Amino acid sequence: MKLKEFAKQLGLSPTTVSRALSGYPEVSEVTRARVVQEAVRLGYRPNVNAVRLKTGRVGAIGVVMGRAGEFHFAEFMAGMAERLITEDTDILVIPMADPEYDAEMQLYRRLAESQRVDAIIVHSPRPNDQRIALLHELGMPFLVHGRSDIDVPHPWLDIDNEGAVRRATSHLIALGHTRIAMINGRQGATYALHRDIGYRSALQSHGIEVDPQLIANGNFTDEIGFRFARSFLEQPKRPTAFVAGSMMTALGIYRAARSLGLQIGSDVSVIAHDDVFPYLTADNMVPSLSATRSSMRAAGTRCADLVLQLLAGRSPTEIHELWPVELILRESTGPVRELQT
Amino acid sequence: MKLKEFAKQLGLSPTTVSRALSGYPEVSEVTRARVVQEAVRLGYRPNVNAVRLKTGRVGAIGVVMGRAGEFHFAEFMAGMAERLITEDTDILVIPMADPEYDAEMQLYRRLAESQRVDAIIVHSPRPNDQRIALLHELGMPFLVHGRSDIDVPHPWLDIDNEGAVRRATSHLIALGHTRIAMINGRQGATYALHRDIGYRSALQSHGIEVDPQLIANGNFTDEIGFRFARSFLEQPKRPTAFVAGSMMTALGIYRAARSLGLQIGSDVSVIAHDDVFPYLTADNMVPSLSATRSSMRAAGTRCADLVLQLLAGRSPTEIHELWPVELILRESTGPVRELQT
DNA sequence: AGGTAAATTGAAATCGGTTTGAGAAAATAT
DNA sequence: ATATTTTCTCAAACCGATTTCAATTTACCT
Repeated sequence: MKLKEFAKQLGLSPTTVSRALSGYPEVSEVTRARVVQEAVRLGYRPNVNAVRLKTGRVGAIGVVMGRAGEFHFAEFMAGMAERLITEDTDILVIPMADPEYDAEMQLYRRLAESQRVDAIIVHSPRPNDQRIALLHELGMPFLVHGRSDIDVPHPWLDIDNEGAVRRATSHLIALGHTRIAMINGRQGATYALHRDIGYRSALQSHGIEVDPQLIANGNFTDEIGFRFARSFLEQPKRPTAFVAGSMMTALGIYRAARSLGLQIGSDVSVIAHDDVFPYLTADNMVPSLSATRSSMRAAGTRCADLVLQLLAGRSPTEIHELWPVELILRESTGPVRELQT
Repeated sequence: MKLKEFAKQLGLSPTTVSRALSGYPEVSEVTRARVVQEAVRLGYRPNVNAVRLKTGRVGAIGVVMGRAGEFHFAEFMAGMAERLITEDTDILVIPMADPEYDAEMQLYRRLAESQRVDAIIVHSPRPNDQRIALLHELGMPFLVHGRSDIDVPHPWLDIDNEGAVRRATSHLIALGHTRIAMINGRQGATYALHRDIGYRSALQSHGIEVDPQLIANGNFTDEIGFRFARSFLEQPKRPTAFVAGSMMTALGIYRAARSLGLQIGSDVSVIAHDDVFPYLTADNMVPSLSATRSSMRAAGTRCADLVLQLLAGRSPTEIHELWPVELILRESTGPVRELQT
């Protein structure tokens, strides 16, 4: 059923029908009601691609998916979906080829110029992130999930990684820990940097020297958690506490500690960051995991919301949202208890 | 840069340019080469939405994301992405509102009629899945990831869930286990049914009676694994082995066993299904987890491939791919050792 | 050279809508 | 009753490509 045909059936012109359906004020309420009702009855729906071509609006938000296929991603998207379900807006997932710099920039450029999306969400930004500069320059609406130090105004939503880790670390210090290891995310992303800063600032403000031997970076996997935790714990001056970047990392740390006969919560304390997953909860781990918590899903929902606002005309420069992070103490943290090696 | 403008710069008609770029044979190689080269130099790219409108082809595959935001999903999509990266095809993620039947059918109908995607991938089909009937009826190309018993021809890719679980269960029986619990996925999906069949057939062919008290269904979460495992293990005649639907479920079972002081691999054997995640590997668990393994990512890649073939004209009725599942034995399985309660 | 076949090229129609600018009808003001 | 404003409707232009059909050029034969 095409517009022309449909209009003819109603005895109206295509113009009037189009206006009636798009809510323009020039059409009387009586007519509009009739048009809407008949559209439902006869099953008329405007051809999306014709509308897209004509209006330039696509009704889609682009999200670039890193090669790694992180488990966070699904949660974030589920969150976005929650918000977009009522809207007439799709989520377009753009796969990223290889992590080479040029290819990445190329991808974003092409995406921005391709008219396939109305806006883009940029993930895991780096301190000096050229993607942001590029999108800004191209005039493509975008929202950064995370932050960047780059000298280009950009709307962002981020969680207070620095504060979260500072509090986590400070709490461990308050429990008497001085050798606190940090298993952070991959180097390069701003969030990893912020967490690093939070960690260092907590140590320094308590006069504890930072030991580079106790800092590691890597993907958020069980494997990474295990490997680093194990190697740290085998050092002569082993750490008595860990700050970890993710639940998976924490699983690895638990495993490493167990494998060495160490008790989590007494011999070794652990605080990890929990993005809140439906399938793996910090409270259920044994012992239950103390965590800095912030829902990835909620972030997705809010990001979708902000993007919609952006597209509705809200100024990008005024969108800066920093979410506080809860610190939830459970059984995996306890007072220090020094052990002889 | 528009086609008209670009063509003028080249001193050619839009027709010729369009043909050159789309690889039509009517244009000489010399001209084509020049056009392609200049297109790159001047940065001309056809407007996607004009092409979509004109050709009716969208260049997008739709995937409906369930509300649950399962962790499998990201892996599957990453796999799809791997295949589609070279193609000019997007992945459109369609959020599913609430799992009410009507809403779901409505969603698929609208999606199919909306011209936003060229094909749809249907997940977690049910034995009698009306979505399949609908899509078939509407003539929308689709591929089922999983299978359905519905009396409508449909192209599918599935893993041999029945065989996998049968082998897993048989292996446990061979080790002497007779009280084998099954923590399956949510009831309703075909894969859960197939696993159930595999489980029962293994027991029956060894003359072991099926005990409904040892069968549970639920989401693939640590929580579900723990709760059911715990309650099973607290029964007077506790099971000595578990067959589990996912790695997360296995984590829960491990936890439950530990909490009761039982040793995995000796007191209790566990085999779970492993979809192969980069962030959590069966081999790394302690003790390492025996698993039926099949890569979700590979399935995504292949599904994308099959959809492309479908769109290229391959007959849907001839696409039926059943993947065998590896059974990988590790430390979590061992000979039965009956304990007194 | 002249005629035919083959290889190129282009003008114009088309995809299915939105929106501008203008006209007709109805309502209000003078 | 006429002029003016307001409300509603429409014809036609346009978005930016693809593709049909016809025309032109080049290549090949005799």
